[in-house]
Amino acid sequence: MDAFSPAERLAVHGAQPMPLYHQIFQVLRQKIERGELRHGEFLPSEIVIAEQLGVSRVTVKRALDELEASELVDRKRGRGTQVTFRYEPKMLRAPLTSMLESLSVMGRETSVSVLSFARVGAPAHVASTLKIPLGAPVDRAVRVRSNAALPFAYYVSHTLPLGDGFNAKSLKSHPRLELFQMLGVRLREVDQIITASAASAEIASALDVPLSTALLQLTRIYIDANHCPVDHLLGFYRPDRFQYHMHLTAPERRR
Amino acid sequence: MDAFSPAERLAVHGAQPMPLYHQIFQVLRQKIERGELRHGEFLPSEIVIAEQLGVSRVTVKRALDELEASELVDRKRGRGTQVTFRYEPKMLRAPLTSMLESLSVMGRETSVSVLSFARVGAPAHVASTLKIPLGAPVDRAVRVRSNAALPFAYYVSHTLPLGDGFNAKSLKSHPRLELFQMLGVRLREVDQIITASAASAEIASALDVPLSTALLQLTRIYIDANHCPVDHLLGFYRPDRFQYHMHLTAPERRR
DNA sequence: CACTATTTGTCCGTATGTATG
DNA sequence: TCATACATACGGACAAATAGT
Repeated sequence: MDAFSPAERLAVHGAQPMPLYHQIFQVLRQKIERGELRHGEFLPSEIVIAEQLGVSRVTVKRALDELEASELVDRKRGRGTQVTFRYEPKMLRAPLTSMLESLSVMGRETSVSVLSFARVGAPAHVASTLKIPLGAPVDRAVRVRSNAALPFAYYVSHTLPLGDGFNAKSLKSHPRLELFQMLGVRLREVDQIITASAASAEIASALDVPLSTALLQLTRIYIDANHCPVDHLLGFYRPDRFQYHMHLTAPERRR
Repeated sequence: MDAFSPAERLAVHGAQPMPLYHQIFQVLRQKIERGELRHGEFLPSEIVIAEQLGVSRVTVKRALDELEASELVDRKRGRGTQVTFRYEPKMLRAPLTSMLESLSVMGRETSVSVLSFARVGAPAHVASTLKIPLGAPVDRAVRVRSNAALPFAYYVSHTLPLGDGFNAKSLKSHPRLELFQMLGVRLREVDQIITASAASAEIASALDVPLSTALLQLTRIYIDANHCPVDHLLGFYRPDRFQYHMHLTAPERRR
């Protein structure tokens, strides 16, 4: 039985500016981290992999050595290469539907650090969503949220000036939505856009992932009781430590 | 003023088994595709970039040539390197909250092709979510959804056997949810999990993106009126062609 | 018009990394 | 392990096009 799909075989050769051994490493790592190759399972021998992928044995060996260095497999001469990584379904889940629960739940079980806070001129995408002139003053905050000392979310927020109560110090001690409430902002609506993007350099280092890792990206616009957008939040989430969860029930039909 | 953040400077050196010139290419491409470097803007000269990143000029040149080959910039000797890519906010948006609207909207404006259809034994993650024994028979379908001939979604579905009406042919001509209804399945609940993942070889070729591109990933479990899960759907979406959108309104408080 | 500074294009030689048999 | 071939990265040097003085 073949261990590699035709597409995987092609992908390993496709004139990519990346060493062959590392391409093979990536394909195998993905199989292990996704749970396709489970804990305890043996990989095919170096020779078999080399034949199936059409590369030399030395190249495969290097890829497997890299896997071992990443502590995903165990290799022993005469025995083979065995998966040691234990696949487990993801971790933290948050509801996406309700506006405020997430605040209380997340606030208690996770911690936030403020990387930067400053009054800046609104960049284009913020100005247009907040319906203010380009360059109008807004408070920009960059924060990282962690669960048990493991960072999983990176936030960049732009907020209309709310007064002195909204600053780096108060952000460190209070959840943002709580601050909004204390400062007299009555939130009524939220617009959310969900997509994915590759980790940029800053985000990659803040979340402790390799450059260009796939991240869940959420844009959230808070709108107050006067239908004025007051806050633009851009969030990036590590998919292995966080995911959104929703449960929907359809209305019963004519009974 | 510096064109590169400290993090970007570090990211370009981090002992990655990827050619330097390609790392630089990726950083710059990201800046352009995200709209940080706008249409018409000039990049710093090769020498300036080389100094800021601490690499040789030839290496920078290669990265810029790669950008030009990707049709993101225009290069002219004596003039410099100018961005030609026009940044525009994303395209197709779908509501995530309701169960059925998306069907009618998406069904009309997009087309689906069936890549494969077969009765298979349930793999572990499907068996556990559908609450059936490992290896129990299910219908596995792989499909690609396109908008104006541009593929944007890749689906892998596992469905409990519903009878002869559910096959490759009927899938090609009817939306899945319509088939469910025709076959007497009354859907009442949906469980959705949203996350992100890197494009595998198969998915990358089907969606026409490079390997390891960041994709939006959606797991959707359909549950019928008897609270039995009947279908497990795994969807991967190109973030540049599709994103989810939600609008929430908070209940008015004591007035 | 010439002159100059800037910027990209091209070439060389060398050292190191990658991939094969 | 070794020899071979090719890609990557460096620093340097010079040519050619552009824009401004």
